[in-house]
Amino acid sequence: MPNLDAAFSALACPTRRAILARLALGEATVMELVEPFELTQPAISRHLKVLESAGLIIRRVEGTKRPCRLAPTAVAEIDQWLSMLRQALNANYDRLDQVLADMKTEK
Amino acid sequence: MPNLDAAFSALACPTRRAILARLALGEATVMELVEPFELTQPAISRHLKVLESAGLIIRRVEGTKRPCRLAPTAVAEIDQWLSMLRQALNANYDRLDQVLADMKTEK
DNA sequence: CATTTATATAATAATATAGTTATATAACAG
DNA sequence: CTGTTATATAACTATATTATTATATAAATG
Repeated sequence: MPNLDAAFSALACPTRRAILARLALGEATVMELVEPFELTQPAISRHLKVLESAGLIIRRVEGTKRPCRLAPTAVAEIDQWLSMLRQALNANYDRLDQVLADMKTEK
Repeated sequence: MPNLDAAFSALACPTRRAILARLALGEATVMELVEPFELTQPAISRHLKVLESAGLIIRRVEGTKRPCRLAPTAVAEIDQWLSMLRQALNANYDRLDQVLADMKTEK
């Protein structure tokens, strides 16, 4: 069972979304992720911890480095939840279509 | 330009996700949304305000009632951002496929 | 008009979040 | 072994979030 609280909460922060966008280009170490931001290394380390415990990234150990990459499953789990809303919205849209169709035939 | 911070932040709260799930079944008034929760009416009103300003719900005025429903666009905007991650993950997966294929032909 | 119903807002308290600096740890380089 | 590099953790501060109670407002009802 995924932790949607943690996943959505992690995605709510623009810094963390930027980190994920960077990782979409490929693996990166902590210092590589610190570099583009005006934040200290401990701040980024905390963001990475949040992303990791939300299941959004995974980390390897490579000597003293901890390269991060996107985790494969979390996005799918988020999508799965959102699909419920998508369905409801599509259903409403279809209903609206029907209403408009009915209005046409009434004329 | 959508406010992804607000949207993801709104979705991070299980109460608010439950409200959205309820609204997926159809429009509901504030008191109807209060009923299933062990929370006070002001608490739910605040959650609704958060959902509204994140663009996830819209409200009508109907006498003294304020029926809420799902907003049509926000989910699409979230999906759009997530698709970036999805693509990256699929690319990695394809690459892994390629690696596995290469390992096979090497034998 | 007085009362009730539906909702919103304000004041407040408890907790969570995000940043900082300082420091610890562990691998690496010489 | 010593100094340096990569990262993590602790202590602390500022701000945001979430809940509560009390109260305001505006429509509905008798």
